[in-house]
Amino acid sequence: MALLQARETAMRYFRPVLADHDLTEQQWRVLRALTAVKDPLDAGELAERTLLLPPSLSRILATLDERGLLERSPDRLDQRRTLVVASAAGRRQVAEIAPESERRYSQIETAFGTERLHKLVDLLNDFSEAVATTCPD
Amino acid sequence: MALLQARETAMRYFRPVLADHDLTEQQWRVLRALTAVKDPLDAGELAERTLLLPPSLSRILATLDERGLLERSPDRLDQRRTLVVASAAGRRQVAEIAPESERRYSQIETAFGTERLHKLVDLLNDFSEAVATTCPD
DNA sequence: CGGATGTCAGTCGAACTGATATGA
DNA sequence: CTCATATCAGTTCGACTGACATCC
Repeated sequence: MALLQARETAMRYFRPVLADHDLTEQQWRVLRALTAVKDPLDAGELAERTLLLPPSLSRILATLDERGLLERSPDRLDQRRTLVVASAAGRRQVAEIAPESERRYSQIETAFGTERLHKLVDLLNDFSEAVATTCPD
Repeated sequence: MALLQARETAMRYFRPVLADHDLTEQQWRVLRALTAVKDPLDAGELAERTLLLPPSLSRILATLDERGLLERSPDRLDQRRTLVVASAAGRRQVAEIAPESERRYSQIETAFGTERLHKLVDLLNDFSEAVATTCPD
């Protein structure tokens, strides 16, 4: 419940920014993951980084593709794979949102404390790893 | 992302237990909230404690009511309010799941460390409060 | 061949908006 | 009258399962 509460409280703060640009949380996660790297990502890698199930990602990629925010192409070396890359419009979209997003992140950081925020993130990452290793899929 | 990852990892560990009893996360949160108290809760209070929006809660209450896991009745003093209480079957259901749920929680606690887990929960609660006060609804 | 990869089809539950009945 | 409370109606979206085509 503490995890849920924290995330819910934080997202209540960010969601309006995304809504202004007609993006859902999940779509935003995909665009962020894509613009964070220069090289294309295959769908599997993208699914892991965005914590989305492959079928869910597939649908999201289809809609973002229709909106021209990314491009998909088959991998030449391994043709089972689909490579995904953010389009110019996609990067523009992210660039447009990022400042406001980072501004709000900074506000949270200031209110909660830089030190404690880093401590929290570290604990969260350790927690995820501990649980994942304890409970293999 | 760290928050999401942590919660996702943890829930991956608990969801199978709930699935065995045909309960979703949200339904489980409602049942837990109800069985945690002796007196009935009104729908609004319940929505806050379970972090569910009132319309979502309404539907969940309807299905849990149909399954006989809880009972709804109008508040006599304020007839706008609906009071909700877990039925005997509902409490039985929770009692059936709780041991396994607590067993897995203990496993996580052991793997991650009791000390650190408490520290994490404290930080999360502080975080929620800090963000909530920084960003009024 | 066996195994991996992405996608499709389809179902289900919850988020969310807007409207509404009822009562304080 | 107003405000609050709960619910309804309806839409949208992602989670999830199972199947499948494709390719290594």
